[in-house]
Amino acid sequence: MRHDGRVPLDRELLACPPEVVAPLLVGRRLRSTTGPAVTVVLTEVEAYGGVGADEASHAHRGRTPRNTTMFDRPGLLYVYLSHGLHWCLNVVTGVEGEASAVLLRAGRVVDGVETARDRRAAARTDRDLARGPGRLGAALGVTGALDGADLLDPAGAVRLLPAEPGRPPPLLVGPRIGISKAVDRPWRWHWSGDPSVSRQRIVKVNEAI
DNA sequence: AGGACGATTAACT
DNA sequence: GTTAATCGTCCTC
Repeated sequence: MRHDGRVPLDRELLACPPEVVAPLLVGRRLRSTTGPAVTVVLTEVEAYGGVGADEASHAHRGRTPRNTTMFDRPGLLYVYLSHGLHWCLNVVTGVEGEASAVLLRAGRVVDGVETARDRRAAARTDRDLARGPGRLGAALGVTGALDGADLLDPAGAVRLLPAEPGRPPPLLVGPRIGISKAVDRPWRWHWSGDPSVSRQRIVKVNEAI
């Protein structure tokens, strides 16, 4: 499956369900200016929540202090702490009041590599800088302080930007990673063959939308 | 008030 | 492939 990364990912499009928005996010750029600028091209995402029960979603039991941002406007940044260690980033999707989001699982650093290396001292190679959701958050210098930030605000510290010109990314889809419920739902999309993807092994290629 | 667990990572065998 | 690190969140009592 392919898409045209030049289609504007505006608030209206982000109001679509997470499984619609998720594949459109692969290939787009995310730029953080929480410190020295770092820009990644998103290579791996997962959809959560939306209409109907998704038991793997943080919001499946209703609103709590942590997941409140998931119920807010599309285009906001939902940040949560994983395993007491790792800040993970999501793009809020769907209409306000219906909790859904797309987890940003990996990216390829295309600008600010030196800054990303400083923040990710454990990374052996540049390919590891933002390979995995916790690593992505670290490379971008994002913490829970940015939960609720508007990714479409031109003056914001974290911004969602269009794809670089060129060929749209070839996408593969498969089951989500690291969850124990609703494990068979094919809601993980990634850039086929990109080295920054956290896991290339695809279990079910044929369930692509 | 207590405790199990997690949309993870890094180091180690 | 296995396991420790580490703590906020949320469910249960």
